[in-house]
Amino acid sequence: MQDSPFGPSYSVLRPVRGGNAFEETIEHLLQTIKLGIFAPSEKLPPERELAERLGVSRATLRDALGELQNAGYLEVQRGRYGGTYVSSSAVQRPTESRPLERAEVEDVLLFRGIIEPAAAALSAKAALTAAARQHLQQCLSELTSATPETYRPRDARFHIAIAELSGSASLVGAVAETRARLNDLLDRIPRLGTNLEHANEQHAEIAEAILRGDAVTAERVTVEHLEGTASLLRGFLA
Amino acid sequence: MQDSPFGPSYSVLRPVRGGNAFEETIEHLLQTIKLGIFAPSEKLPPERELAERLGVSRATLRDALGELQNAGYLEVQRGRYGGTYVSSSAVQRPTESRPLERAEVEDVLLFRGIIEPAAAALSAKAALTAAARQHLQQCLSELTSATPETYRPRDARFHIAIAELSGSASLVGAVAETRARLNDLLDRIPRLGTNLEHANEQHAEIAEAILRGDAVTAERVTVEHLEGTASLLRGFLA
DNA sequence: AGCTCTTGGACTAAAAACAGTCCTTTAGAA
DNA sequence: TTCTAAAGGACTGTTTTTAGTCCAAGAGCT
Repeated sequence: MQDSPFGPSYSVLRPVRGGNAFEETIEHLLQTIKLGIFAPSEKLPPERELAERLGVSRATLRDALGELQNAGYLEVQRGRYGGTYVSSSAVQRPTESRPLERAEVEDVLLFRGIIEPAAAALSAKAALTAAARQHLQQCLSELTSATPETYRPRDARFHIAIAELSGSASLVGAVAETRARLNDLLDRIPRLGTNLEHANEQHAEIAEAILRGDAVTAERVTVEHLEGTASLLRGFLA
Repeated sequence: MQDSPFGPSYSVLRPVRGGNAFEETIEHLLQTIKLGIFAPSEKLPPERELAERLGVSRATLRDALGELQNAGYLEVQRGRYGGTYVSSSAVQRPTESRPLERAEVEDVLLFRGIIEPAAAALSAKAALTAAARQHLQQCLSELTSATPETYRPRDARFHIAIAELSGSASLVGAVAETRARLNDLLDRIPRLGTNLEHANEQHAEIAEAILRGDAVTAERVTVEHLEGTASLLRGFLA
């Protein structure tokens, strides 16, 4: 959409990869931490397994882990039953202050506005196993009891959990990726006192709707829920 | 969603990259050709520019181009005003016959069922420039006059054009990628006599709805339109 | 105390990918 | 005809990434 607006659709001629393996690995790990996929004090898989999962050599993975370690995100214990742990100390945001770009903000909000409500509706329609139901409820209760510090990763985890219930791998990937981009944007604006109570009411309502198979409500409340973050971000575009 | 269904959300611990740069570049170029982004006899950007766009070194790009060249997809002319051209001879599908996997099929259809209708609705709501309107109409007329051989790439091009109108880069990327996955699936089933007339009616209806700003109709017809391909593919799942 | 097994730590040689430079071709302009 | 500039073609040296191997730590078991 940028330079030569139409014609040979240049929007598809984008970079095939996001950077070198080292950078991508750091980025990816940082995302999983910030998204709360691995909660503080939780242990990461062993290096050999993690390297294989990420499709990267162990040497490269170790470079990335080392970087994250001396940036304070990870702690390492050697020996049997040792491993790499997510730092329990609150991960301090380095107050990144690149300015918000309108196009980037709108793109993220728009895409999110499509896939998250769809994920909620689909999950409500899906046949949920007992384990799935329990997983959702656990994510919800962890989120409900979150403090302003722990809120964001648990929020991400909850919304990703919803996508997981839908049973679509693509959807999970899209939601997780979009959340990560959203978090990057949120990192660039001052932290305001979010209305946690209101958000939690909506979260509960969404979870209930999904569990009782009410797709319409699940979708509607999700849309409403997203509007909060959307107007917050748009407010800083000025 | 695969091994350890929930808990530390392993769905996000996926490979950070799809393969080595060489393979990814081939894959990507092949997609743009199969999607009809570059129509037969059309000229690709010069190697230096293309390499930069794809975020890959010229050496790697050239390896990939060479491979595609002696696979018959590309033709090269040296000298000033020369360049790399998409073979005008119909690209013969090598009749790939890996079997369809139910999970893959359902995942693609489901994700597509989310983003394409959303793209149509958004485009209908968007303020379209004259160039944008014309681009859509041109893609439509090219599609309408397509033969069974040229139908699929033009179809992809039309649907990607719709995503482009929405103005969201993420959406364009998602639609293009999903179309490519869909084409891979379609390559694995025998070509049937598609009901081109019916599809073309729907295409025209979608385009009209978008141009007159009727989001509801654009979305509804898109959903109906997708059902054709969906049931075709599902029919081969046995 | 000693053993054992899982895990992080360190090194090497080979392969992949890169940036940079120069050569060759060739249509059109001078 | 000659020159020029834009394109593909080819080579070189460097950096990144990899696979593979071995070492070191250390919790828990015998």
